[in-house]
Amino acid sequence: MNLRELSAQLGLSQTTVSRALNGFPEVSEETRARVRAAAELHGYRPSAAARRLATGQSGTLGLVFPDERNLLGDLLFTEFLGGCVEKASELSYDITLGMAHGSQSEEAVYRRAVRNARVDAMILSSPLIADPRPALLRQLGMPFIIHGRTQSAEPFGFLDIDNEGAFFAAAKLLADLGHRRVALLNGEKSYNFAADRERGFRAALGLRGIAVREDFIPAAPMVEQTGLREAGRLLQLPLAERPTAFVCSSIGEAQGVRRACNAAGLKIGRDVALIAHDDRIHDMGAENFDPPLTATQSSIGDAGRRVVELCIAMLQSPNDPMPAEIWPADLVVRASTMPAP
Amino acid sequence: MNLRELSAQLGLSQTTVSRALNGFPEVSEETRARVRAAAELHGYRPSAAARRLATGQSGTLGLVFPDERNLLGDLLFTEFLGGCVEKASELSYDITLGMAHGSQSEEAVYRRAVRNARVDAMILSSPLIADPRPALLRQLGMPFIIHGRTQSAEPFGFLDIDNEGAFFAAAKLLADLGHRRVALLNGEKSYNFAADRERGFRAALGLRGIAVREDFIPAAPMVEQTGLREAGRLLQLPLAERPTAFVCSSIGEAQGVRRACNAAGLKIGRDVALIAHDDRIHDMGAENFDPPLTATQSSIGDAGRRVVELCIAMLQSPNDPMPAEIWPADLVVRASTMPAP
DNA sequence: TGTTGTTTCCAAAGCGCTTTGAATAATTCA
DNA sequence: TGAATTATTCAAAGCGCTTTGGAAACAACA
Repeated sequence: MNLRELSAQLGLSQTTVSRALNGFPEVSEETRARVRAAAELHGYRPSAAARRLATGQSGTLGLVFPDERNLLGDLLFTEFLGGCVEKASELSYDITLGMAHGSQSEEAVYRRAVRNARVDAMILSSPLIADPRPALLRQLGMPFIIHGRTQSAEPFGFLDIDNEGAFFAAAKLLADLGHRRVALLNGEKSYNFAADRERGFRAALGLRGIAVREDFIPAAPMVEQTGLREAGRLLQLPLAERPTAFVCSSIGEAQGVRRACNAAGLKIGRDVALIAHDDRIHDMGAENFDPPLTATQSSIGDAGRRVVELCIAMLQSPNDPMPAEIWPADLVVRASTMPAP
Repeated sequence: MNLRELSAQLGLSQTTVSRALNGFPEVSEETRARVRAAAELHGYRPSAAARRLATGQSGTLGLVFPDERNLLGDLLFTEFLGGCVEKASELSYDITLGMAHGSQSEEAVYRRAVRNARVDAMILSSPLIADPRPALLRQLGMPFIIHGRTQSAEPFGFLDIDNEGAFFAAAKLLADLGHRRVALLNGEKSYNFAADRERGFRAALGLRGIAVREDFIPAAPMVEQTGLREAGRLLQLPLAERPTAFVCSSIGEAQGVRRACNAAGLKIGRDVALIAHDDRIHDMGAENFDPPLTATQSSIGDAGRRVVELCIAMLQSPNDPMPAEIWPADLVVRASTMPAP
């Protein structure tokens, strides 16, 4: 059943039926009710393709798989994506995915998505400090929103968590517990969130007059392997030099740190303090860590939901100021932190 | 630049230009070349929306987030999804995702996707033994393909791996190494793949005259936690009763088994034999296990790529027999298996 | 020569919706 | 009461593509 048939049934014009269904004011409530009932009765569903053609809007948001694929990154992306999809479907939007394949560069993926005009806007995740995508998309005329932030000169809408504040709080807690040798196992330096976290970390220690050893801040993918390797390395330092506390950018890394501690016969929460950022991924909550983990936490799934809301709002009111939302990440103290030995 | 403008530029009709670009035979090669050159020159891209409306095809495949979300399930889904997206974008198809939200049932998600006619076909993953989706989609007239299989009476196209054969081979290897007490840590019984694996496992042991203890075949989500718990339980049995070998449905579970063995002071590859199925997920290859893990392996990412190919082929030749591809899963022997003590 | 095929191209009719510009009916105002 | 508003409804023109049913040009055949 299409619009023409439905309006014929009702003895109304397509205009009126279309407007009745889309909530336009210039149609009487009585007619609207009649139209709605008939639409319901006949199971009428407007054709998405026809609407797209007529309006020039696709009702679709695009997201591109990060090109750095690893275990934890995939989990974070999936959790974020799940949030996006959930909210999008609630708001009758679709999410479509892009991905570089073979020799195709990431830029080509974005170009392709834009040229084909299949999406109304794109959601950028995992932004780099110097990320080429905002400039590219602006030049191509494609609206976008960033989950995170970047140093781009372009204006952009974004939703981010307060990484700097969170890691400031974490480092400050450790300093206040008397820890003087604190390591930061961070993500790759090129990511904006990693830079923010490092800045917060350094600021807190600086505030307490603690010098930061550069080799205490290695940067590598946020996987367990990294935690194991780097913590293992640091724990081999002489007793008076080795860190008494670790801050990790992910719970995966924290698991690696725990394994390194186990191997060194050290116990977390007794011999070594540990704080990690907790993105609230399924089955990886800091509260289930052994021991329960002190963590800065913020749900990346919630962020996905909110990003989609903001993005759609942006599309619907292009003249409103761009969204710029920064969520605090609470520091939840659990059993993995204790005063310095 | 749209088709009308382009054909005006060329002094040709829209028909001819459209046909030239879409490779129809009734246009001379000379004209085709001229059209292609002009299209390239002006950066002409056909409007996806217009094409969709005209053809009734959306050029989009749908995939729905599994409703069971857990760490390993997410990783498997993401890896599969990544493969789908990669191949789809190569073939100029889009992938859009659906997801149940709030009170909306999974069935409602499929209904919605179909009604809105936004996808040409759906890809079903993680099928249950008795899965309601094939019947639902057939009734709704939506083409689909299954990654995996199901016992549905409906005919369906699918790509699956030979789970039964793989686990037959794994169990047979262990039996031939002299193991008489072998446990199977499988996924939830309602999944078809889990049933297939159990069947293969039982068949191999039966062939060697080994009775299977029911409590040696627990079913639970394929996460590390399950492996830890179930292996921990089984390893507490008296020495003469406890399993000397484990077969796991995932490397995640195998990690749990390793932790349980560590806790019991047992070493894998020396005291306990271990085989797992390896879906070739990033950073979780069986070869990186400690010790390197004997595994049945098959890339779930490759499966995603192939499923998309098959699905698109199905759409393009609806009268061809439905795809029914079964991939063998090689048993690769590494250091985690040894003769029974 | 006329007839039959081939090859190459085209005009025009959709696909199903939104939206503009007008017309008609109902209401209000002076 | 007639004119001016306001509230409803409509006809028709797109949106940009595909595809049907011919037509024109040319070659091949008898």
